[in-house]
Amino acid sequence: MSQYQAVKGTRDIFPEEGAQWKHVESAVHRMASLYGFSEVRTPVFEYTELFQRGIGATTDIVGKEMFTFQPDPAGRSLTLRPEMTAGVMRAALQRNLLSQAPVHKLYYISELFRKERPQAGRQRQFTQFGAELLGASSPAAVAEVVTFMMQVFETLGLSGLRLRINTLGDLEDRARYREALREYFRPYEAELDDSSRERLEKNPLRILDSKNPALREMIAGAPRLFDYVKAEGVEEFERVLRFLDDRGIGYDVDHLLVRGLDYYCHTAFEVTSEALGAQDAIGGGGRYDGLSKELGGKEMPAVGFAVGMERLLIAMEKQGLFATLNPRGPMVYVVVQQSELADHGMEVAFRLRRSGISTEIDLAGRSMKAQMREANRLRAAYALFIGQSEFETGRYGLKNLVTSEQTTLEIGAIIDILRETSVEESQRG
RNA sequence: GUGAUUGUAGCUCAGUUGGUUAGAGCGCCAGGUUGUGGCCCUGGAGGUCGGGGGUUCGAGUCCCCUCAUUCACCCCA
Repeated sequence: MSQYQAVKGTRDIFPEEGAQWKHVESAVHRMASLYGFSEVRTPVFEYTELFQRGIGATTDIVGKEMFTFQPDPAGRSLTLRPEMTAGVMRAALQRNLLSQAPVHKLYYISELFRKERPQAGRQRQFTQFGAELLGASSPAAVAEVVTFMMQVFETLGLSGLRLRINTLGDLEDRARYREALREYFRPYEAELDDSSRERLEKNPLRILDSKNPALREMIAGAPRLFDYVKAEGVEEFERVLRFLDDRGIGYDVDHLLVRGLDYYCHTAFEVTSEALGAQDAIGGGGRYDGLSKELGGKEMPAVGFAVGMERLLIAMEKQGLFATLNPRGPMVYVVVQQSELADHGMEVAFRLRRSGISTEIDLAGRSMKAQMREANRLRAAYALFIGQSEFETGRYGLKNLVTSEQTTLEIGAIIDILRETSVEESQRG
């Protein structure tokens, strides 16, 4: 083992797995363009206050999971982004996007950083793809975002998903509900676990999604957030549900679903996969109408979601969705008989490549047998032989490595054959 | 941050109550075929047994410390 290894919670992706990433990423890009979302890229780090403001100072992310550093002792504190929404919102406000057009639909595939203890489906550097719809958060806007997300899962062939959805009401609703919850739980204070007791003051809503079975009964008897949401909020929520019904998207209304980030309001949702372990949330999101103002901007309705790429990949692997993902080898492998012919081999290889034919050639001066083994390992479709006589006559041996048939042809004819095969292969997908 | 788990070859793993030069399969390299892959046969390279300390005549095996891994809690994607 080498002296150095990847930092805790980070990992390397080698070509085999890289093909899986590419497959998923291209599905995301394709779906984004179908739904009219454009890609946005923001810096990997931001001023620390942005996250403290945006995500909320009492959240776990800000409280204990951020990679924060200060490059200049006299300068400002910086933080590796632990999520994307705050940064995207900052960028939108900085550019004054909404003065250019009232609605913007953005998406991203980006790396994030959280200083948590790694476990299955959780790393310190991880990747999310997500969308932020800025300037609207109507039921139609919510449905647009949820549908986009669910359709990505669908095209990838993922099954065993569960979409849970809830409404958190507006700030006022939640303030009233928070008080009601405190009143409800206070008599039980002694029976609560440590973290729940702490939340009682800070953020009692989070007691609701505690996994502690001992609290289950107590939580079941708690007042419902839904009952504190104003009539218009309820009506909007019902319209969201109707939109989903119309699209044939199944969901469960879960009155206990409370998202961990402070900026969510009204509709919130989460998707879990039965193919995952304890960390089974594969995606989540909701409305965050208040975030813009929190960051010093104007009122701006907004709704978005984020999906964990690593978790998505794990779930897909578990369900065998990569089984058919065979990497295609080069069209042709140029084999030279002896090292004196290597230069000529390179010349032929470059000519083939210029003609649009994927070509490989030995760069290590290995024996012919080794070259052939390599061609086979790479799954090259053809081998092109260059020996002394071929060099002299300009007619090369072309061997089909699947059928083992071999012919002798001039380079022009070879290019024609290989090009035709390339076209057929790309049409097959 | 807490708990548990596991560290032996590139990978997956054997290694008996501590006892010779630490093994297998796969992979890799070479030869069998001095101009031709896959299958087969033969050979080869590759290991500070995670690291440090201790017990012992002797430690991959026992003890302590440490680092790392994995899973779970918390929370999230």
